[in-house]
Amino acid sequence: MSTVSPARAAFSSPTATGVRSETVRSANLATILRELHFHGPASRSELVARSGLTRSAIGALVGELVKADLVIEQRAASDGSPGRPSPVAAPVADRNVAIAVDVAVDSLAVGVVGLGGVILHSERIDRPRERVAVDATIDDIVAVVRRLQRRLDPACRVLGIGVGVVGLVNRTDNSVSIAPNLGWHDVAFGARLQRALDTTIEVVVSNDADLAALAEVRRGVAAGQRDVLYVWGEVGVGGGLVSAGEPVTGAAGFAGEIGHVPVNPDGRPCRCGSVGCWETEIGEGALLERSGRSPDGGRDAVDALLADADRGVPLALEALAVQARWLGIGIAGLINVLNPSMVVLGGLLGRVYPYVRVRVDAEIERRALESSRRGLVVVVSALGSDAPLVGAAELAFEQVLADPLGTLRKISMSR
Amino acid sequence: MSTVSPARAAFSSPTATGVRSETVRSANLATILRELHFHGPASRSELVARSGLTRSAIGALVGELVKADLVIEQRAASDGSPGRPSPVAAPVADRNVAIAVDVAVDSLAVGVVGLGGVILHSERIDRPRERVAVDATIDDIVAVVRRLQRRLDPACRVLGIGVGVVGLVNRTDNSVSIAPNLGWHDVAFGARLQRALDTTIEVVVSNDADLAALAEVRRGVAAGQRDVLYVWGEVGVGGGLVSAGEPVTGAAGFAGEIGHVPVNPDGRPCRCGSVGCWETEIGEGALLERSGRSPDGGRDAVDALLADADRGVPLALEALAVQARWLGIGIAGLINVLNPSMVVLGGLLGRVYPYVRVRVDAEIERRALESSRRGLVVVVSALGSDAPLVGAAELAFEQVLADPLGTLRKISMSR
DNA sequence: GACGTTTGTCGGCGAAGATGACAAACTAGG
DNA sequence: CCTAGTTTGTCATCTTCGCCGACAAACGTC
Repeated sequence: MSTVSPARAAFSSPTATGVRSETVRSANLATILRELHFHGPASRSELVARSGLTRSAIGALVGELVKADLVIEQRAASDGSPGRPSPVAAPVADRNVAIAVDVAVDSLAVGVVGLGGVILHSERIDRPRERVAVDATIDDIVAVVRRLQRRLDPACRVLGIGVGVVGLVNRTDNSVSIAPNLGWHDVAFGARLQRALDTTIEVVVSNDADLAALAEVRRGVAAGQRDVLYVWGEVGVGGGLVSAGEPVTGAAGFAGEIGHVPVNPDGRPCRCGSVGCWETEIGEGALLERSGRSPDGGRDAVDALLADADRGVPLALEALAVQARWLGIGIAGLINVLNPSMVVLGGLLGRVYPYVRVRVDAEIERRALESSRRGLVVVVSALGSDAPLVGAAELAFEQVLADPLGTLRKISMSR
Repeated sequence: MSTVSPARAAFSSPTATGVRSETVRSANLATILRELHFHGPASRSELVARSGLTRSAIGALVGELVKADLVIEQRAASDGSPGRPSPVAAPVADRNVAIAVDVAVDSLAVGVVGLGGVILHSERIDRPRERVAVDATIDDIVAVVRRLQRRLDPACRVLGIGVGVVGLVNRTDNSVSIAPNLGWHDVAFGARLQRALDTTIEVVVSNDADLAALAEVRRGVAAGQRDVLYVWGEVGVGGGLVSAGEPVTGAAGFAGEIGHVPVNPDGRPCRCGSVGCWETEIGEGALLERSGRSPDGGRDAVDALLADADRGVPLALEALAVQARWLGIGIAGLINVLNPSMVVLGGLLGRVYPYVRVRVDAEIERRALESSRRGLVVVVSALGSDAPLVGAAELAFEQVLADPLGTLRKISMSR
């Protein structure tokens, strides 16, 4: 540093990026492919209207995508309106796929997702809690991937690999910092899985709640919403934030750990080392304990509790009411911080919400600023347990959608 | 709606925007102007290096900006290195300005800020708390603006008008939803000020804490940081969030109301109607009360308290310690939610922090996840009370910086 | 003062979208 | 069944804008 003059130092930091003319083509190809991926098949004339480009430009662009086998054009079904029918362009789902992986607490899912977001094949395997060593996990994933790959079209290309993990994931290097439920600590998961799969495609890793949020925004209940708070809770509580349509990742990708917001500073100790974290009040354990059950009862115990609630058993109703209060308190705080237009509840919280809707809403009304909650909708997750898988695929497709031909070239080169 | 066929309905929603060739020029002009605005004067060759464009392209682009009188080229001072010296391009600050307004609790500031971010002229007037009616405020602003305008170059153009207000501001229509400290409720402030100033330029309004955060990120301690949590506290507590370099506004612009996160559900009632909001624990009133003073003591009482602390008076130290604990608790929660790389403390909190640094940091260490706080820095605001003004100017410049020539055309047309 | 280096300038080139004319493919009405 | 009207794909030509390469200008060094 000392030998570099200040003027030179400024040189070394290319802050802004100019637009060259080749960027234009790439951007427009990306625009069209994204349009088809997110909003489904569209006729050329629809693409003209949505993009603002001319018929000739759209024609050339779609043609290029067709030549690259990313898009296929079909004869339009005449819809009754006058004029020459416009051929419909659709993403080629079965020859352009992403491999999506979801490493959950006690199960593991792998999906092959086609361009456009269709799950072509998927397989979820339950795993005994003991078998969560990193190597064993990677072996399991590779085995399932190979099995699914055999069912694919030989001409099928894998455009990306995305993984969701229950734990804190460092997005800068695709490593898992801590996954308490798996017992992992500082694992270079992305790199290791990539080596095990023997591929040159980067394996992108993210937190599973973040991916579930992404999935709900792209293809679930929150489709079209630009500012969303996704709250996912089972044993632990995680969250995904979306602001202005983009996921909020934070500096290193750890944003969204809303389960550890202090809501009750003199409450119970949390496994994270703090006290009174939100998840100590609304996690599965707290709910079960309040209903007089063992906090480790798991899914069966929750089922029993909800069955009790259906029958009107007072203790069960009481436990749900307390849960609801804390749920509302936490959501209200996050509404004030983020001013979302929609709150999506997933996992256990999604199951509980219908029972305690009134109470949760009341707490939100009391504690969230009137302006911030105006127009707000609280809904239950639509994609359920598939959400992280769908989100992982979206993450994996990101690169192709940003630069279709460039990414394709890179993939074919590295074969 | 009923007469519109589904196919037509799809037409009416232009979701994606294509890039036309004229967009390229506009984007590149914007890139250069932003570079000069944010990072100061730069030689052409520096611009070449940073943008990745060629010498000829930069030459034409800078030339166009010079012709538009947005940029001026000066002979380079030869810096000792061999080769032909490159002329230095600089933003023309004194003929391209934004008018920035800060409507604070008991004062009102107006600034004329030149392109590049220099405050050319500014005036802050203290206002008795009684005189906060909307019309009176607008009259005051107009008077100061006219006074400052007389000192400007006759050729000077006003490129934007930005206003920061202590209160909840709806960014979609530049209206103030609620400003408890001013007694305002649903005021179309932007539109009314625009009419009073008799201008066709849109008056952009935002929350003052959001603007202070923007200012710190663009020109203060957080320059270069991409994920920042700004916490501003006096009587109330507000905040500004920046994620991936962009301000987080939320659905309607109300994001960042971190003063009303519930941290102590069984605590004191808050003026917002809730109980145990963060600001009831770390606001000025709570601090003064804990030190045995009247909560309404204001700035003088705070000065006295800090003087006591300097002398080691136990009651003062105790009050600060309690404040520090709650400050740390709240910050820790927000760190878990947002994973910022920097936390900036402004206002009273910035004054208090040096006294209680250890305690606040300890609480953060205890309650924020290790991963999320790794590499985190907590600092005190650099711009002080000027921050909202600087931020308002940045907001006002946004439009010109996004499309220089287009905006200029629009402004000159509307004369 | 000659030489090497860096940079501005200018003419020509190529990529990509716009324009406009024309043909193709559909509906509606007689 | 045929014609008019409408919408859309295609193609040749034009325009914009950045790139490339050659050359000249302005600096430091020996």
